[in-house]
Order: sequence, then structure tokens, then C-alpha cells
Amino acid sequence: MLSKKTRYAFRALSYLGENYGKGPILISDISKAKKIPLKFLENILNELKKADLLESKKGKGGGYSLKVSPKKINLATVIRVINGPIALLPCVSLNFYERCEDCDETYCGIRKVMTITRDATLKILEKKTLHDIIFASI
Amino acid sequence: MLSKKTRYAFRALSYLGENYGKGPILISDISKAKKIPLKFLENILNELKKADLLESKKGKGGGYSLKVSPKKINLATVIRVINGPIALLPCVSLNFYERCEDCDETYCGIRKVMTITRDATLKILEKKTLHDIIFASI
DNA sequence: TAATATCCTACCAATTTAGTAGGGGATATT
DNA sequence: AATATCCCCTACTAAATTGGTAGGATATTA
Repeated sequence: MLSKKTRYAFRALSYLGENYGKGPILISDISKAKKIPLKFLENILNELKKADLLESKKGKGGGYSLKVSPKKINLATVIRVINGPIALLPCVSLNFYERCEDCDETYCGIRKVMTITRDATLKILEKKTLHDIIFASI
Repeated sequence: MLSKKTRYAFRALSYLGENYGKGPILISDISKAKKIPLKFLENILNELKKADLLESKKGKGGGYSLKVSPKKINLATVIRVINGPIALLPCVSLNFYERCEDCDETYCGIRKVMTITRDATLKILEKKTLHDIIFASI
């Protein structure tokens, strides 16, 4: 399950995507529009910025904006930044790999299935972008 | 990510699958063979029993055994019993559905993607069985 | 009735989640 | 230069979840 924080991230990014090209957007605007607790949102946007998905500007006229077009931000990237691994087991994660104790990976049946599952999931989440979720309703 | 408990469940079920048809197996045997803390395993097996995947017998000569053949126990079922929802959002879960607040499901783009993801995942996890993970190495 | 083995209730420490509080620092305007 | 604006950073906290442990109750067999 994705955390509430991740769902907030998607909603905030959608708002920024809808306003892409219009200059910096205030945290407080996003907070109001998407009903996300302000200080929590501050934290989320900052993490997305550190992950290079957003850029920010301080002072009057400042705010956050997408660093690249909504078509270039895929959902797998967002989930990894805010939620963590996409795979169901650490030993099949591409970005957060951790070895299993007491398990020979070559012969582990669970690992084989979880690898297939990971690939199927990634095929979708890496293809779908912010643009897709913004304009899904049309 | 699947919990440690779920991974224990898979390992315990694999052991029971390997010994299918041999009568009741002791919790302590599974615990030793698969290196799972005894009392924790007790709890896990009991939950699997309540979910109708195992049957148990008390007293001397007792223990746990699979209620049906390893070919009839799919991984999605096990995950749902021990880990919970398979979907990435409650609003797209088939077995643990919960409505989103502040979201029109008909037009929610995130929901659409997460539905596709869920279906792709289930297609694999509902098809793969205990038998598959036991004999994956061959 | 004694031994065996599961079942049940309750507890516990560590970690994660979902925030809140408050000030610091950069920027723009007046 | 002063001030208002707005992001940035550190620290704290309550509640829930995770990963167990302890101990006795209950059922079964010999």
C-alpha cells in the first residue's frame, strides 16, 4: 500500500502539473486546493525537490514548479522518492536491493515470482506519467 | 513491501507443501527447518488455519498440514491473509476496498493507473501457486 | 491421568507514519 | 535599509504497525 504521504505527493504534483509553465506556485495554494496539511506538504515538496523533480524559489513571487514537463515524470519515480521500493521483497528491488538471509537467490521460488511481479508493475508505473493522471478524466 | 511475517508464512507453507500427504507436521519442526521464531510461527499458522488454508490436530501425533494440495493454494490468497491488500490504494482493492475522501473515483487518474497495476499483479499472483514456488528450482 | 501439542490472551520494544512547532535564510519590494 | 514574503531546516510528538515474547487454557492420545 502507498502511504498517505505518497498520495499527497501525487495530488500536489498533479496540481503543479496542471499549472505547468505558469511560474512558481505557493505551497499554501497547493495545500488549500488539494486539502493537504501545510507543514506536511512543505516537507513532501522539499523531498521532491531534492529528488530533482521540482524547483523552488524563495521570497515574494516564489513557490514551487515542476522542473520538467508532466510528460517526463513517471509514477515509478515519484513512488520511489516518497514511498520507497516498488518490489514486494528487498531481494528483488532494483533501487533498494537488500540480500535475503538464509536464502539461495538462484533457487528461491518466491523470489522468481516476485521478480516477475515487479517487472509487470514497473512496466506500467514507468510508462504512466503525471500527464496521464492529470488528463485521465478526458 | 511484504512484511517479515508474510515471508515467514511463505517459508512455512513451502515446508508444509514439501511434506504434503505425510500427515501433521509439528510447529517446532517447521520452526527449526525454516528458522522462524516458534511462538511467532504459532500465530502465523493459526491465522492460516482460520483462513482455511491449513488444518490442525492437537495432542500427540498432532501438528499442521495443508488442507488442499499445494497446486490449489495461490500466492495472492496467502498475501491477503497475512499481509493484507494487494492493491496499492484502498480505493482499488477488491478485498479491502475503502472509499477515498475528496476524490471522484470516476475521474481519478491515479485510481485508473492503480487499477491497471492491481490487475497486472493479480494476474501473476493468482496464477502462481505454492507448488510453483516449491519446485521453481528444478 | 499424564504427556503432548495446538489455541488464546495479553503484553512489550522498536520502528514507521502522520503530522506539528518554531525559527533561519533567501529574495523582492518599498 | 527595512520589511514582508516564502521556502528551508531541525526537532518533537502521538498513534499505529511490526515483530516478537510469556504463560496458561484446551484438546487429544496413550
